[in-house]
Amino acid sequence: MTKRSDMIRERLVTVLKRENKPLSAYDLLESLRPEFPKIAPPTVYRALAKLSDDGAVHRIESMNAFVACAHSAHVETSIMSICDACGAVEERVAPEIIHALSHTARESGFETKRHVVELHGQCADCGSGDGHAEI
Amino acid sequence: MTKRSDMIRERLVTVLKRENKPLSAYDLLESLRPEFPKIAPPTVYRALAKLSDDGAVHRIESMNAFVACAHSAHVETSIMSICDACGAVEERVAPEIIHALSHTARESGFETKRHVVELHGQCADCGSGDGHAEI
DNA sequence: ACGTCTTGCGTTACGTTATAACATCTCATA
DNA sequence: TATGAGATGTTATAACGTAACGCAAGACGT
Repeated sequence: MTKRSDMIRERLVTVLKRENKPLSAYDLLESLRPEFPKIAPPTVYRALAKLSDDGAVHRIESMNAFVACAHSAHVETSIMSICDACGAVEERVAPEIIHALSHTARESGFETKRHVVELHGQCADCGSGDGHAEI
Repeated sequence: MTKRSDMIRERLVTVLKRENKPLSAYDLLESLRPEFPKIAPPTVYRALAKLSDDGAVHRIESMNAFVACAHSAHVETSIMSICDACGAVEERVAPEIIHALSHTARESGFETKRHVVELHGQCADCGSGDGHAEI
């Protein structure tokens, strides 16, 4: 039936993929306004929650922002490397490190349900050139 | 000279240590109001920024909240285990895992400056008893 | 078909988190 | 004392997030 909410989710992913950097819920709200003039925050947050559940987008906790999943949607934890100079995010999976985290926590009886692993620094492009973004 | 800002920082650490769980900047603001009736958000945020720089408190990015450093203040990255049932936070250091994270990022030329590593789940107390907090 | 129940979605309104910008104070130094 | 730099206080507002309510569309028994 192609509901409005389906279109909104689709649009969100499109925008996130095109921008390829973290966008806040309100950035996304604005980017959808031309197509959906009356859209309100809860609609965007609900769409993001579903996409996030499905693994199609990931939330960057340390930025209160969202990125498109760089792989096909998945549920394993990603390690996010965020370039503070140019904003680019690289998403990697390294199951053995995630496992090591769970393991070390379990030593004190802690059962991990969700991992948040975010690295801030400088990407190859920004680092090599001496600290400035150079697109 | 014991400036007001020194007293505020001291008080913040005291409150955080006493509560031993993540508190938002506004929770902290309220807890300081009896002693500092006219205190405003920027004052609290500035105090927290300094304490955070000094390693005396840590910010939990995934909760927008702050905890006292469980060790003596330090600068190495901690791994924070946050019990979603009772709110308790356990702070561990595991330099080899942090190093592995930096290392894996460096493989694509990313130079890590700051690590955010937060685990959500259930602590030993809440897990053993079958999923509910039991203080 | 008719009621009515549930579920999802839109919308309003508000709560929470964070900071920009400017005012004022304090202290060092001449 | 004058003055300038840096720290702190204050006002105002921006940015992020959600509770709660209401309506509409499909599901289901009769």
